[in-house]
Amino acid sequence: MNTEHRSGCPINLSLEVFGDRWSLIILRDMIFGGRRHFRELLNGSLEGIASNILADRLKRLMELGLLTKADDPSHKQKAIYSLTEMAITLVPIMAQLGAWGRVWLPVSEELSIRAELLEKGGPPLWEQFMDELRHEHLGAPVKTPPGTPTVRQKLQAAYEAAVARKAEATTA
Amino acid sequence: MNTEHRSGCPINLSLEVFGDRWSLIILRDMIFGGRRHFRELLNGSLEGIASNILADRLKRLMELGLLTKADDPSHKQKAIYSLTEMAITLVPIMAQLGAWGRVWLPVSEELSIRAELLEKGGPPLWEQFMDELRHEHLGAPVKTPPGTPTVRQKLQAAYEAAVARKAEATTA
DNA sequence: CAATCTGATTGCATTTTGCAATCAGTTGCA
DNA sequence: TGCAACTGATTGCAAAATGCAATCAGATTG
Repeated sequence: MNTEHRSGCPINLSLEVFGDRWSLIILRDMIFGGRRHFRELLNGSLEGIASNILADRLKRLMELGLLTKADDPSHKQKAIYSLTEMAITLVPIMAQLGAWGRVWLPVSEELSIRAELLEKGGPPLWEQFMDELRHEHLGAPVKTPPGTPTVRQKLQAAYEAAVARKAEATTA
Repeated sequence: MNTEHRSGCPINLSLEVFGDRWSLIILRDMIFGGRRHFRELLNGSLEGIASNILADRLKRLMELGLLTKADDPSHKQKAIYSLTEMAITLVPIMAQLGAWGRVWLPVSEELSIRAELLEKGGPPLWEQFMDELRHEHLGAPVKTPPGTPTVRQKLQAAYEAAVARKAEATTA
């Protein structure tokens, strides 16, 4: 791991981690999209990342301690990528970035509904979501009562409802 | 302004604005360092930005609507850069970024004291700071009672105290 | 009137990026 | 058994971004 830094400023160091056009996109797809495999990240990406860039960034994120990689028992060549606690605690940053983008940038209705929900839920919802991610990626015990819909399920349902609304509006 | 976007996702669009190694550094120096002139940003930057990159990013940030430029009455060649409301509302993102970096990255004591204060102050302190920035950059009326120390003064005082502590520790 | 300061711009070598093509090993299916 | 499809990548190459040094012209200072 490269230990040369431009300065010890926290914002600068954070920028040295995310100051590119792809790293956060990959983490977004893992956190909100639940993607764990190379192909899922490659083909599922709305923005169309190239495979060499994806490979490079996955490697880099592992070196930085944001991801870990493990063999998938179902397929000898398949690897499963997991978020570390370091990556899971990015949820508040993602939420703030989404909230800011929703206000100031030309976001699309369907894609911003999740950001809106996350913003309205505030820190308590973020915490619940992070707990779910700790369960999925780190094997931590679930803290919510069984039967409770997960945050990701709620975000996904809201997204699908928005897509359905849009489809109805255009066909009607 | 380029209107081609990779997707309408708020996180992606935010990344299209800040997804580089310098834009947020410049905004950080303007927000927390109070810098308003080209030379201040060029020479005051800890990270050592090159003048052509600075010129390019200032132009880009103006096109994106994060900065405005005006003549400085004191010097016919001097330009004063001002933050727009769009840029001022980045304060919560900066605070979260600083908080995350403080936990996970090799930050230096002196440079992270401000992030710590901002984190501890939470949203109320962020709001006060944003009001001060609106006053400085947009000419909005001050909301705090006269005589109250400004947030930037408090951050600066804490920074200088940390530097002094460090100097004492090394000379003692 | 010379030195310095202002906000840049230019040229150039190096590095990073993005795209297309390709790779070898694994699996599913006929 | 054989072959196509799928796995996580790697390679070559052109284009773009970056960083550095030098330079610029106008404004101000001494």
